[in-house]
Amino acid sequence: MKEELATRYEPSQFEQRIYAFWEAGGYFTPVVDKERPKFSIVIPPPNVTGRLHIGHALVNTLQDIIVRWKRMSGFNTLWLPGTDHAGIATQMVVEKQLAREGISRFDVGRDKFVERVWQWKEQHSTEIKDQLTRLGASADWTRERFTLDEGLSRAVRYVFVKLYEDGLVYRDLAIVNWCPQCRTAISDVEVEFREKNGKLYHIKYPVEGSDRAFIVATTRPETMLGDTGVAVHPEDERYREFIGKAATLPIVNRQIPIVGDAILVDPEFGTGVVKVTPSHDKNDYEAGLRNNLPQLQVIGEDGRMTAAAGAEFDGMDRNDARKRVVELLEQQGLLVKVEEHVHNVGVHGKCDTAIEPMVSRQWFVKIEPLAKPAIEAVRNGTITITPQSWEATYFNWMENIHDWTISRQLWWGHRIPAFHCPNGHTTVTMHDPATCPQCSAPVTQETDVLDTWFSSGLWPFSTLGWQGAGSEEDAPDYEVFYPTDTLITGFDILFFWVARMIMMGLRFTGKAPFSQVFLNGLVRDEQGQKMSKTKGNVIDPLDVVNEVGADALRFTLAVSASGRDIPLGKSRIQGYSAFVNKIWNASRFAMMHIDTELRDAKPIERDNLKTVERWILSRLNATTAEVNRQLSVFRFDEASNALYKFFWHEFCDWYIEMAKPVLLGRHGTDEDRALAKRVLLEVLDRSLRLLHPFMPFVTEEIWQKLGGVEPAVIIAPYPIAEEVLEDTEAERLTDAVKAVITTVRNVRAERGFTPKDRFTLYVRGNNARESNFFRENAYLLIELARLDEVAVEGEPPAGAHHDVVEGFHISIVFPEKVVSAEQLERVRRDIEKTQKELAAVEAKLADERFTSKAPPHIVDGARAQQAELRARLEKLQQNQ
RNA sequence: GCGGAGUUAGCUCAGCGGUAGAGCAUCUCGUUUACACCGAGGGGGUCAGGGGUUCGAAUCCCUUACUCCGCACCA
Repeated sequence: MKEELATRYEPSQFEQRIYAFWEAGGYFTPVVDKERPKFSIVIPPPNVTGRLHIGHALVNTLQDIIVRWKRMSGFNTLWLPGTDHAGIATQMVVEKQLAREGISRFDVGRDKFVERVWQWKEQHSTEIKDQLTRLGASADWTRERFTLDEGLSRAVRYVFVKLYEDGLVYRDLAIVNWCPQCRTAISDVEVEFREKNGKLYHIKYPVEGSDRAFIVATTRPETMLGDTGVAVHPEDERYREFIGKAATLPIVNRQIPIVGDAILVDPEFGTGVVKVTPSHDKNDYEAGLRNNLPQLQVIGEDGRMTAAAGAEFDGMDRNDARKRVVELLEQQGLLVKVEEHVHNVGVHGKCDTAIEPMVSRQWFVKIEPLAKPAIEAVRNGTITITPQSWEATYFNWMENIHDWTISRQLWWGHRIPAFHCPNGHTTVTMHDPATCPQCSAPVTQETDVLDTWFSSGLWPFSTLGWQGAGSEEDAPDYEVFYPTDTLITGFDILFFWVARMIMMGLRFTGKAPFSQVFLNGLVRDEQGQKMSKTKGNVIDPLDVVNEVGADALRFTLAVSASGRDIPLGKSRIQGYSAFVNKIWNASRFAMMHIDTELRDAKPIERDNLKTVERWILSRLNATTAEVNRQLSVFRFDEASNALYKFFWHEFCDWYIEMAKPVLLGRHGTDEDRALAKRVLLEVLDRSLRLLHPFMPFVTEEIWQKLGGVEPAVIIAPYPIAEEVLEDTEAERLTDAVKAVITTVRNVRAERGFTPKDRFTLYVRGNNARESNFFRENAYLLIELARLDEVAVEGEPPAGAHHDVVEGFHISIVFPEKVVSAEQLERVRRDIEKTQKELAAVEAKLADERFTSKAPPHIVDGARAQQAELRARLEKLQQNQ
């Protein structure tokens, strides 16, 4: 070896150096070659001005594992990184900044404001890259994209125009979710429901020309100012006679019609009478249209009451108005009762402000024609979603989808390419018109921008240089890398993003944008609580990287990622950092003995291998198969766990210890030693390659020193299982050796001997071959079980401890017979347990239904077990 | 209300038809020359309750209870 590893594992000493080495080597950048098998994946673009949290660390680690695995497996691999302009979120950040200066965006004006957001973006745009770099993300930074880039903006405009021309984008007056805080419309998926304790107010509405009064209930009394009707069920005997008459709206004393509406009113619920506020409630809006009730907007875009609410209320905050309305109703004796009431209040997810349903002119996407093929693509397996249970959620949502509100009254985003003229003509084109094409009047551009998710929906192809359906000008990247293969993202954006990419991809490229979706769970704290700043349980991934290195964090995330939520605590990460340390130290040990560079290493001659060497290669091979299999079905936990178990508990705990006698010259010939070194190199090399996707830094740092043919492990071939390495015989015999050693250690402790006390062990093979095996490998038992001598034949003396282990009879001869009450108790318990097991097996075998109906191999297994238990019992009884 | 997931060792979870597992925690022993971020070993579970299918159920079906997550939402 040219170089040795540092004595201590200190990730900070090499992680950043290694990343720079990869980037300089161009390993993240694939070639543009249609002939080569490719693998491509696009990053879920984080907010450009954001800071990565632990959820980002998870989703990007998982992507990187797949990406590195595919790259090493020979695919021409592209991981395309980038960021999202994140309309509302980013605009809010800059608005807050302005607020600190005591001004609002309206003070600076649209152009200046947008300029400022761009400045902010430029200042922060390298942060995301820096953070992903620290995690080891092997993304192709030469292809980094931003949703407001020229190319992406062009794609956005193309799609909008095309959808408009196809009649799938339309502008209409409708009731939408309005955020009074952000002063914009938002889509249905952006509304989150929070359970809140509220009150249910029961109010009297006197019936015109009668001494009766209807009692209606509402959680929002202030909206009554906008009531334009009262509805009852048309079949309701109690109220049928009043339909067509009018009620008097309290406070404002307006006459409002009483209508019959079977859809809005459930006669079984409450009083069976409903107040109708078409301008401020979705259901009432529909009912209003059905019954020709006028719309009266009493709450404005700013959440304050309008003039239409009456002079007293004009300009009053909607919450204050509620109190005042209740006060007035009480005074007039029209408030019947107030009940405590738990209900769900819709709030804007971004700012937590209660949503105000409001009638407003917005742009929409007619979604059903897009949803149908998107449902079909998942239904017929063109796209698979893992974990599969999410498919039900996907179908449920897609089948009940409503038109998508895409216009936002914001300034930061893709401005809608629609141009209005004073004569009411609207023009939607790829190129800005100078004048109205219909009447030549001057035009002004639509002020609204598009929902951020409109542009993210195009991400898999807009980022690759797509130019429009069937265009000749599509970039080579698009030709080579589209459609992408896998999408890895959080389940929380299944509707926001994944569903929309599927719809847009199918519509505009004719292909599903990816074939596999893996949805990862939410990272929670150790107690399963959501991480939040207020709870103070947030784990910052960069802090962790600084403390224990990226590899430990990555491995912890991988080993926890089964698709469900992940409980993550510092202690857990600490635990896996011990594993990284273990790899480091095992590698140090191996490299002290290895004296051949990997590139000069001769192929291993299997015929010369010892049993334990065939065993470790067989186990490594099984692990290789397992890792590849589990990664292909996104079981990151199973894949990483298989590696953990193999490397630590098979390679380190057993194989290295078993190889030491030979490596250190206590046993065997020079040829044996050379072969042991060769096997050590083989196992280390393959293990590092297998581990590389999970812990790229430490494996690269170590592998570099092995002198491989390839310049870096990042592009070394990923191991695949080879049948020739499988060796069940070696596994069976080595398992027996391990079990015998364990038993000796066990009995030694139970009998109160110290590790320094040495014994003679009798072990008998069941045939000459096996006896010979124990004779040849006696040194393993002697070294690892700390024995004096191993006898393969002859009768053990009386008073020895007898047992049957993995089918082999053993006897441990103590220097003196030590019998304490405690030991006898153990022996008794052992016998009792064995008797119980034997009784269970014999009962089973005595049952004719079992022996006749169970498959033969199970019955045979039970018979073998019976034989072994009988033999063991007999031996154990001799210990008494 | 509809849909989904879960309930297994003190904690976090795996196993999903053939003898209950892992990691962490805990206890005991050990200064073995790769590693004390270590090694060896022990203790600890009627697999939420009830029913069914089966020769056999933690595993499949039904049911009850509780927890979590979507979606919808009744004024």
